[in-house]
Amino acid sequence: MHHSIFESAEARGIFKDERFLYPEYIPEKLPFRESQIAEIAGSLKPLLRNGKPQNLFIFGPSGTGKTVTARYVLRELEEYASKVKGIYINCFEFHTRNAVLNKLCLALGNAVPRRGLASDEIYNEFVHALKVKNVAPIVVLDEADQLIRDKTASQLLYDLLRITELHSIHLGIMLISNIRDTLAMLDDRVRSSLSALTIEFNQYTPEQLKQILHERARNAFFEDAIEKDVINLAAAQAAKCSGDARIAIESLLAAGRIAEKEGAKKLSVVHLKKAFERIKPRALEKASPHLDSCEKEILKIMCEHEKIFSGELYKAYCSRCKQAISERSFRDKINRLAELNILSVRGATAEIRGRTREIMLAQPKEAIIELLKGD
DNA sequence: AGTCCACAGGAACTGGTGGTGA
DNA sequence: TCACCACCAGTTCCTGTGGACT
Ligand SMILES: Nc1ncnc2c1ncn2[C@@H]1O[C@H](COP(=O)(O)OP(=O)(O)O)[C@@H](O)[C@H]1O
Repeated sequence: MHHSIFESAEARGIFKDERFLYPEYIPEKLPFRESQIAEIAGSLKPLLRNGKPQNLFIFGPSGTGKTVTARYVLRELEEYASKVKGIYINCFEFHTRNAVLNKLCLALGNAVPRRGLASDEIYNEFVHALKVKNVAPIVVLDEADQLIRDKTASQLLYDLLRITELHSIHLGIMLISNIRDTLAMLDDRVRSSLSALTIEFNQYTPEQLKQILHERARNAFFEDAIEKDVINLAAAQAAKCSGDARIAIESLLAAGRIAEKEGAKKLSVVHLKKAFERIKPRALEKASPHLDSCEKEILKIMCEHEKIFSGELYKAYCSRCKQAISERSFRDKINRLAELNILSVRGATAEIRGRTREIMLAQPKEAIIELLKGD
């Protein structure tokens, strides 16, 4: 009998199928999101009979299932009617009018160059592709706050709204954000013609988290390969992190891998606790692929200071960097890191005088150091 | 009250990149 | 091939402002 190196001699392993714990996995059922699913589906349903859909604004804290719910509904609609085409865009990656239009064209199979073309030309290309392909598009702009910071965001939404008016192609727009007043930054006219229906995603309670995890774990692990308290502990940890289901699911996956590596027969709370140490806080997890070298340098400096004033921080940065950016750009970097909830910034109080700002890390230092490893 | 310091942030511009069309 | 144009991150130049010090 041949033994592959992927099988240890006796153990059959812990995972029945670990894919059920992958972040991109979309479950068959989403417990406790039935009403949101119904509301989203109901809003978009008119597309099925060439009608005008209700645009949506979805907000709630991290890990409350906004993304997975949106994808779930898109999948259902696409399966039901092949005309419907869900286009999912993460605005961390595509955060300007041009970049989003580019991605929209790509999604319809019309690759256009990343640079060199005017936005209007890409827009025309997109409209053309829509007509030719005869699809009913639903555009999902996830992490929409990253887009709406940009001055071109209003123009982009105006473009999308105009498609309906000028070409009578109906198009659904779904904006997702964890900030309640994301839309406030939009142009008044665009906001009112968008007239998005707001759907709120609340934090999961510990009890709800437990049930969600049970469901996912049942498919992912062999039934007798997981100690009873593991799920409860994972749920409790997620509850601590403001009800973030992603933390819990990621921890289970990491714990299972640790257990298999150790050759354990059962996944225990010890494995899970080890996994917790490896899980990044959500703000860092989301932002880390999108930080540039300057922002990383700022974080490096911040690891050495409990708190520091803005002017001092810039001086410290200049003394370390050969090619330092200007002080003006530096301020924008600080503001971005603050918006990402990685830095916290306080201005004018009793102790902080003048117009300077006091800057601190908003995330655990250890997690930042971990993130900066490898460069 | 007036002035200055030190910084915030708006607006206009620039330079690198990479298209188009003659 | 070579003007010419668009995008966009970053720069330059600027005005605004809270508090300290006259
Ligand atoms: N009701 C649910 N049932 C099953 N899994 C869920 C549920 N809600 C969230 N999840 C899972 O939690 C993780 C985080 O969800 P996500 O949609 O990314 O949250 P958000 O977009 O709100 O930050 C994903 O892996 C998702 O599959």
